[in-house]
Amino acid sequence: MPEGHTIHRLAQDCAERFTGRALRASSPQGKFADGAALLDGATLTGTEAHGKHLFLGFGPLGWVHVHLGLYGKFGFGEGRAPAPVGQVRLRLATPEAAGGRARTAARTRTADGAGTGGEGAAHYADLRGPTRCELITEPEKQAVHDRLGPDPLRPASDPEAAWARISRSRTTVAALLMDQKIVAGVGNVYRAEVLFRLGIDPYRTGRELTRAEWEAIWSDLVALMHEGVRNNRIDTVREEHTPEAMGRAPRVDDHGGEVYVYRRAHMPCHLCGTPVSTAELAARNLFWCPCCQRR
DNA sequence: GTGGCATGGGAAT
DNA sequence: TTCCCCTGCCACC
Repeated sequence: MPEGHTIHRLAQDCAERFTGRALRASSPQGKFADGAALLDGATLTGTEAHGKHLFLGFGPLGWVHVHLGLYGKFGFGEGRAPAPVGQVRLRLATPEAAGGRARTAARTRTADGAGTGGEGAAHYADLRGPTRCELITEPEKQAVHDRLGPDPLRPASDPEAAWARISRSRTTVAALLMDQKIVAGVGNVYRAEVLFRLGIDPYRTGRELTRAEWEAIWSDLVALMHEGVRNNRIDTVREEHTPEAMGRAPRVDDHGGEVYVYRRAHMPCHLCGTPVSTAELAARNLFWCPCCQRR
């Protein structure tokens, strides 16, 4: 669910299905009715993700800015779209899925571009429960980028910008990693797991971290989060620590991925057997192994 | 059926 | 810091 990898995957999935196609847009419950009316018939020109923010580009109409928050979901379907179930803030559909042609040719803003999803393929996507779904201008989009830190999933990201702030901070590294102004896209799972993987005590302050430790955190995040986009879930356990390799029972819960400490409070650490610790930090639950994370 | 909890974040205090 | 948004899943009536 929604840490940065989810959003980057959504940007890819939307682009594959919808780029270059004139789409039907609707807001069945009316919470985004004005925006959907403007978008109906427009062509998706591109998608982008920065941290947990998703941007769907519609040429001169601007961008749909989506933030899933804690509950939001983007669900895809193929074929003829059924009547929406529950609260659907925004539905995007190809004409084939919507059961009709795009409203007017005049709203089709790009002349080139058949979608990679294949001309005529029927796809739809339902957005429910987002914290944010709004139509914004290019400058407004830029303002969102400006208040976000470097994102391990964006190729042009500069980890130096994060280090400049971290290395001066008296805040704990656990809190710094969750601060989207400092690093964009890391959520509660990745923060707990990356600190475990590097053996770093989550209560160390930013200024106590060495540059080498920060570089290790960043490169581990880049690798873990790319893996997350690829698999569409968070797996952080190294090959030698998988259930198969260690002969332990696989994890069963709603996330699916294998992790070291996230939501494993009081359970034995996979590496040393010490009960995993938990504490509330900045209104979120932190998990760590007090034995393995002493650096 | 009910209540608690969750990978987030912004506004209010 | 606390509240609120408002979805889905689970444990526990």
